[in-house]
Amino acid sequence: MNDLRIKDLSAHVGEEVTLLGWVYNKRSSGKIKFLILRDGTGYLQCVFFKGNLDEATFNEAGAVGQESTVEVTGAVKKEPRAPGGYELDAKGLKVTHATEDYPITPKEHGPDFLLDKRHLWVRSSRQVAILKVRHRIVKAIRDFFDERDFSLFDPPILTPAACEGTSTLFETPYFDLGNAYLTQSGQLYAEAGALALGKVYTFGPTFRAEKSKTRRHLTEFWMVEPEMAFADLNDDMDLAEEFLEYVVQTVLKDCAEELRTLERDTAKLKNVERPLPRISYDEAVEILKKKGSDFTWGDDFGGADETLISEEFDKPVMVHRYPAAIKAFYMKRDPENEKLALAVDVLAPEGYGEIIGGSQREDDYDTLLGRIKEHKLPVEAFEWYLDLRRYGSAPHSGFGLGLERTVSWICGLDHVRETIPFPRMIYRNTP
RNA sequence: UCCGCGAUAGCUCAAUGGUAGAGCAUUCGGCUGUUAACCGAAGGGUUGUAGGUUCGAAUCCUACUCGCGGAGCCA
Repeated sequence: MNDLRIKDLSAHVGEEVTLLGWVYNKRSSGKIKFLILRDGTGYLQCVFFKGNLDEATFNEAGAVGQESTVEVTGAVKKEPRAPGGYELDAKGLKVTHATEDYPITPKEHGPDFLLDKRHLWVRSSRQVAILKVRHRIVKAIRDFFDERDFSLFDPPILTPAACEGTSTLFETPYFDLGNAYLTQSGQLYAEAGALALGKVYTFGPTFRAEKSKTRRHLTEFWMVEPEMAFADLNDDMDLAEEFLEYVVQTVLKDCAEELRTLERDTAKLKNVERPLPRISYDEAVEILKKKGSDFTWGDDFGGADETLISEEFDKPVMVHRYPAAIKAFYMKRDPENEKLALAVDVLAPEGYGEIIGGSQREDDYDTLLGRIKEHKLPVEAFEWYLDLRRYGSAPHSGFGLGLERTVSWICGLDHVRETIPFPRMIYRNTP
């Protein structure tokens, strides 16, 4: 195996090297041919001069098709005219797999065509950049929690019933036990983890069978959900803002090249530093009214409302204390106003909408039992969850962050479908 | 489920009732520094499906299929 990669070439100027990769694009001009090689770590312009080569090699450099697999040998040169600043003065070319008629040409394509060819689309430079940013975000998320004594606590993906009782779930037969459902959230299980290990986080795929057809929705998406014992809503918000700052600043530091490829305006990301603004639901409603919206108190914010609110700030904004009626049954009520839930949503700037939803959880047994009954949920299915309030109950809080929405925001994309290798949407489950 | 928009060459699109076109891709030719290179030529079509109106339909009408955006729901 040849371990030399394009990203490391700056340390090999003047040396003759052999690189393995694929033909990304090529251009020719009479007695000189340019072949752009990609290997997953970068792009390298390989120059074939007719005078320096035997005729067969020169002709082959012109004939080789896009995405052919090749070995190129030549001397590394610093060259300001080349993309990336370095190029290869090619001496030899070995085509190990000749590709013809590669469907994704270096011109515009529509999203439907590209999604049909998603297994090939992931080779293009934009997609490579997005998926590298995704990887870095995932690592930053893990590092953040690992460094703060959170333990990874994996919840089940097959569950016996709806976690929150509202969403439509994917259903699958489960032996003699009736039906199982694909999880829509690991949170309830994370609460069990927090009361066992103190601080935990779940990180895995979740599923929603809602027929949502928007640029912010997938049916299968990844979510990270930290949960802390002995933490109230303020502690939860402290964690959320430190977390967002860490993730965004880490990506800015480590993914500058990728963000440049994506032409992301990073000025707006640099603002993501503590403290993040905290406003109450009431204050958010005031903002909407001031801007001429006919929003009525008690409703949940729609996508357009979220954009109006977030426009008031140059960084993510935390909106807390929502009407309890529009929030989940497990959220603790505000002791100062029983109509409000101790919930917080974080709205990303630039119209990216809700990226975090969290709350302090109801920790009183009788109150929680009452809520389950009010919501007409099957009490027996929640007996284990009620046990967490029977035995060693404690104030606890947490939140969930949607990975794809976060990647979409940080990369400045117009649709979450590009943030995951193989997106699952209401009318698409292939390739 | 509801509302709006769309489907024409491999891809992106033009052609508003009168001979179906361009750019890219492919093939061939030209060019010694290209940056989605450029210049010239060639091949490439049951206009999503089914029916209707008309002398004549890509174009007008009806139904269906598929896709896109949004609402609801949510991350």
